[in-house]
Amino acid sequence: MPRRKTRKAAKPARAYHHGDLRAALIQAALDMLEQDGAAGLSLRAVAKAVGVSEAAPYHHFADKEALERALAAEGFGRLTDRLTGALMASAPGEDLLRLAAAYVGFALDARGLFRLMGRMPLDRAQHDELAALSEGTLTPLAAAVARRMLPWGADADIVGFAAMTLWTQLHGLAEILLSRAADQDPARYGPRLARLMEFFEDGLEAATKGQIARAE
Amino acid sequence: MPRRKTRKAAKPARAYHHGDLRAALIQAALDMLEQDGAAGLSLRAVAKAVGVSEAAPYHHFADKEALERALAAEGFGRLTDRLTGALMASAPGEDLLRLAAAYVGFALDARGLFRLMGRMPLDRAQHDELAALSEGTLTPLAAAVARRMLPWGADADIVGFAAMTLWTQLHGLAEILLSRAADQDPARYGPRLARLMEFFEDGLEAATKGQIARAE
DNA sequence: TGTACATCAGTGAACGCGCGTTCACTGATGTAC
DNA sequence: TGTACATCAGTGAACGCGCGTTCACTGATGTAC
Repeated sequence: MPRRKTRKAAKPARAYHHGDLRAALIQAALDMLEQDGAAGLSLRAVAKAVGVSEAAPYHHFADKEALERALAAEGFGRLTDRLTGALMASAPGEDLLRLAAAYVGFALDARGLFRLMGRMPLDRAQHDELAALSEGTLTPLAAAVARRMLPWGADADIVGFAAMTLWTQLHGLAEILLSRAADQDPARYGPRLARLMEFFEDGLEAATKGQIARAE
Repeated sequence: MPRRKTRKAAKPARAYHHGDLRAALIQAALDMLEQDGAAGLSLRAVAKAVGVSEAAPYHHFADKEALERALAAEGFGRLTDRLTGALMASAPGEDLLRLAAAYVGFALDARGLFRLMGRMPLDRAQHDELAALSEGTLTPLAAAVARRMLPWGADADIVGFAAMTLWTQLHGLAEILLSRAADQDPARYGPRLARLMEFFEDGLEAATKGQIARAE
């Protein structure tokens, strides 16, 4: 094969119109979030990563915050899917542990995205869609908790409250693990997670009955 | 009293040497943290707020991160003090609720600082001092929990674990409240907090006994 | 099928900004003699 | 008590940077006739 003069690699026929720039920007931003952390995200860098001009993203997102909202929405969706998947895949009795592992696993696998989600305002009034997505997270947790609690006579209110409790518990643990690199090895946090869920489960019946008693 | 020509207010005899610039910078930074949020903190703006040149802070902090570490250290100290105070001030039986209110109250009163603390890396290896301060937070929680659990035969390991559980629970709740402006009215979160602590307390005995049983 | 044209997703250059950090310097302070 | 000097906490100007956003524009696409 004859040597050719060096030349620019044949352009991959980059079309003037991208095709699906919006999706490409989101994907690139998700990648950068894990590389550089939630604080380092910049619209310009995202555009550059996709190979598009600095102004192009503004045809798809009104401003930087709009991109962040889209990222957070994607994140809440992924987290909910992961929890739902974990619930589906669990044998009876291990569902709480699997859910906990899924929640913490998500936070550690997608640190940047998780942190971004955590700092988005989530008010029903102004950020309705995002708030709804964030609450979607509760559904699989509530399902697992309900399965155990309904036989004891818990109503929807009490189940909802217990699910919130589980949520805040897992969320706090995930946040704290994120601050401590040394604890992020599954071999380290795994046993702790198991112990935490045992603790939660052990207390659940007494706590539920306490709630029922006070509600009467 | 005769009118004088307008003139610059007599300079407050600003000394060339500030006196305690380090402390003044920290105080100004704490103020700005609550005004502009943890993301908006800038060394230049802090210097300006104190009325000092942009370069002056570098005589007291090696770089921006050093200031942030100092702020976080201050924050962990304040949180620990607040928890300890709450514990001291509680009548028997209400200590867990008072601790919970103190933790959440701190997060909401010092949102910016709390968020800053939450994103500092806290590894024993590299950030020893900060890590130790952060763990100091656990002491009052462990004290309250121990008071209840020791009579049931719990050892230090189990008490420590229960304290961690309480901590992650409160931390998660605080983080979640911070995302939702509507929930930050004490009239709203107060009852929820009370219910959460009832739930926790109700479950505590059974959970502890479960831990003891498994440890044997 | 061919042409005119509206639409829209891109470009490239620029605006103005605030940032962290460094540099040579200067004024104030405290200490040794 | 007075003077020389080392020390150190400040100053002010500048470096280089990346950021969000806007603007007039241009190329590609699809549609009406």
